[in-house]
Amino acid sequence: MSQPLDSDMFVGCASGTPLIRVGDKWTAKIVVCLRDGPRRFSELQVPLRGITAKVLTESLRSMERDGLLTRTAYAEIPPRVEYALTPLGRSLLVPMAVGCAWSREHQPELLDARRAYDHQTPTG
Amino acid sequence: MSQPLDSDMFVGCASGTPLIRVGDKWTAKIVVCLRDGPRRFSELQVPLRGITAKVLTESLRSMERDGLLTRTAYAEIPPRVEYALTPLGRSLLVPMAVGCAWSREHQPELLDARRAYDHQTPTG
DNA sequence: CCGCATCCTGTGCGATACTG
DNA sequence: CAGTATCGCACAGGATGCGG
Repeated sequence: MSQPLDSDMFVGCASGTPLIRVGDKWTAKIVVCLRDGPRRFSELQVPLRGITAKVLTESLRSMERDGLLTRTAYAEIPPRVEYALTPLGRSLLVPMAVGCAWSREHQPELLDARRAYDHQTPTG
Repeated sequence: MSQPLDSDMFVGCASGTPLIRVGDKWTAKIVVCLRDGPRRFSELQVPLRGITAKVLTESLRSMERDGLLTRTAYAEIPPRVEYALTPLGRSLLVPMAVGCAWSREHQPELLDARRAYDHQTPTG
């Protein structure tokens, strides 16, 4: 172990663009919201507490562009738009579940470490 | 399927604070760099192309605070500081590997979708 | 109901210069 | 070598108002 680190080790790495943009604030949650079937714009705003229409629109457009979901607009009065996961978007649930499992399992440990670190009396 | 979405569904969710801060630009890469053993500050700067001392310091401090790594300073001339993963930090490699696997497997699909989306002639 | 336009703010990140 | 201090930008995302 402990060979010198390769200066190119992250050059082509997929996380150059950070993990395909699942690391942002909303993408993962939107995937979860669509897990059980198509949802309307205003339906998504409910669990995504406090998200503004602008930001939700941006997130949905970006995910549509990446093939994670489809957007279907119905020419009705009042208008209705539905968003649904594609198979690609649905496949994201797998790595997300693993991440959540890690989080559930280790969060107490992490919080303890954080408390211990913050309680070091600086001039002890 | 398609029960109404619960407005509280993300309230206690671990990703309220975004997945314990692995979604940022550097944390995951630092974990990878430390996988094979302790590393010095300047060693880490090599593969982390272009990271400034300030940002690397901030990242390492934050990870130390969260119990992901340990910092050991040796009172020598010239100074030497080594960073090493804790078991908690090492455990992050598992979900990270799953995420990378997803990325490797689906990135072409995602890129195709993106190209298709971008090539829609707006005024067809 | 859906979503775009405009404006504004917080902050992650980078550049540069300096210290023990 | 391993940081700290200061400055500044870019960009995600929030507030508000208007349009189809």
